[in-house]
Amino acid sequence: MAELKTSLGSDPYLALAQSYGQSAFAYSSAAAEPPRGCYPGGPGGVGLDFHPSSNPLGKAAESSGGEQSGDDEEEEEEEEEACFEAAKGGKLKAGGGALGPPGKKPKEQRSLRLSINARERRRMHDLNDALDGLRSVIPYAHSPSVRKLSKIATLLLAKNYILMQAQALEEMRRLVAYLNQGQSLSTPLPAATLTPFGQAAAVYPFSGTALATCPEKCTAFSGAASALCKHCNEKP
DNA sequence: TAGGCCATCTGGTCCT
DNA sequence: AGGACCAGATGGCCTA
Repeated sequence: MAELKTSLGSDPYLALAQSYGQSAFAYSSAAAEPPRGCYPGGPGGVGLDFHPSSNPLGKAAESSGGEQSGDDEEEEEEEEEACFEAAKGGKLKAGGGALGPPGKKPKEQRSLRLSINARERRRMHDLNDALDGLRSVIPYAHSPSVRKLSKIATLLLAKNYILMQAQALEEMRRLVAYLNQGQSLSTPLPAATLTPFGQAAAVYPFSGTALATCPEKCTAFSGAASALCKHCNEKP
């Protein structure tokens, strides 16, 4: 674990993640960010009526498998059309390139371009769904009064959370091994027991009691309790 | 108003 | 050939 600490200590993203996590708690805007642009309900007013399934992986398979119904495809094409027109009118950026490969009729080129755009949009929606799923399992303040974690903050917090869990697991294994040897907990603890965040942690970090508070546990494991755990912010 | 974050479009590349 | 993936560009919304 020493090498883990070392690698984390030199990781520029660690501090960034922690600052992100803390700033996430500082946000106080009323609700989650509304969709924007041509995303459903966005200010562009061009709702795509995208209905993601609850399983990102399944949906990804569906996307790649081309299982979309004809109606949905048509609907999406219409919305794509709307976005395209908006882009042409300068309301949205549509890039500067040609609409499709050369050697095809302009209408075919455009049709191809539209289908590529729709595919890419679906792909990004799948990615966002997966990120939402990740947010739902990361311990942070899931509350309507707290702004949704940004993509980068989600990824960085997830990374730290995984490291934290791995550390906790390692501590538990050590504890089990220790107890199996029939040794007392009062024995001086190994000095090399460090959390990924560089704090010294006991083999059993909660002062020998199973009634440790959440902030106590979180602080012992991460050193960033309030930034990572919603329970740390809950009123008793 | 600047900066952060985001959705979208687009062309290129790689893979099946 | 078609689809997935990626990165650059652009413009909109929101917050400090």
